[in-house]
Amino acid sequence: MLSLTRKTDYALVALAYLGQRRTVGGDSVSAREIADRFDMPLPLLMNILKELAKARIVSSTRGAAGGYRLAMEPEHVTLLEVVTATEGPIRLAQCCSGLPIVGQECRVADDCPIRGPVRHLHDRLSEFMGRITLAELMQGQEVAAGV
Amino acid sequence: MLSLTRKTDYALVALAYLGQRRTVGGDSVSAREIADRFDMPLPLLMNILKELAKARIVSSTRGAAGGYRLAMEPEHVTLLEVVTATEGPIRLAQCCSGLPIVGQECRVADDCPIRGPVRHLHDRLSEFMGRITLAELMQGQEVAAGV
DNA sequence: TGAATTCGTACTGGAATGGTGCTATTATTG
DNA sequence: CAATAATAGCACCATTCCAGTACGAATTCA
Repeated sequence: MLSLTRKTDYALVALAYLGQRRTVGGDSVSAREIADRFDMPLPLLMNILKELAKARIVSSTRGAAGGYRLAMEPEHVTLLEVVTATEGPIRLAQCCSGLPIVGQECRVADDCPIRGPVRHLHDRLSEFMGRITLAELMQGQEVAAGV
Repeated sequence: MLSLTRKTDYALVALAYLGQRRTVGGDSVSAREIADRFDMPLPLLMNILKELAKARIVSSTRGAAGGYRLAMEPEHVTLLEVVTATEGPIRLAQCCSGLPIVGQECRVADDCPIRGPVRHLHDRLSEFMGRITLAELMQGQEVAAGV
């Protein structure tokens, strides 16, 4: 349906909170605190934060008083990275990703009259999302123009 | 997963074919012909064309020698219209559509720190897709810049 | 030791997607 | 008029994906 998943929504909210609470070097914030603050289901948020940690967007410390913090300055976290971490690589259509197609091949395949343009569209969209930063999302400022 | 559905893929291919075969005033092209030409599942394509007809993107004539043709010049068919017809209204996040939210409300709701920016993002995306035309997709030319 | 936390992995219910089937209606053709 | 070819409008099914849950292990601090 061309939408972001709720996981990405939660991820963005959590990241915005982390960025606001303290920047890169600061204290850790526990998943529980974030979940309480925004009324998110805790186990789900934990899964999401794990994925963000795997993608090196946040860094984590275990144990009591542990938690998460941004691994980068908000200016360097892009929407593309976040979406990729929570939803996997984006692909406007199956044929867009350079990666091997796992499921069934596109039936239209090499005869496809719109493959080129759709790929181009996909590239523009990726590039656009790669230019949106967490800092912009946090500040509520106008996002950069141009896809 | 931020992707177009396969229905939209098929729709675009079919529309490009219709536009190429003959423009607005011309003969009808049957669903069967398109399905054969691109090796698509016929019943599915028929459903898709029905939806496109409901959205007034194509017009149809019944009966033998009937079929579909573009209801508008390719320059006036936008990607947004096609996607909306096949997938329903786009919404980057639930809170983006002005429409009433059907399922469960967003739990973050009015406390959401990123709602504003995400809505703005959504608007930009819609506007962008509203500027991509079928003519551009057919010609394989560079799509218009700017989201 | 115990409490609080992340890590890894696996599972589940519900919704959406991809695809099919059937019947009615409309139009052309012989 | 009858047969055929096509769309229209349903209703339906299977599989996949999403959202959320569960649980045990590892880690850190008090």
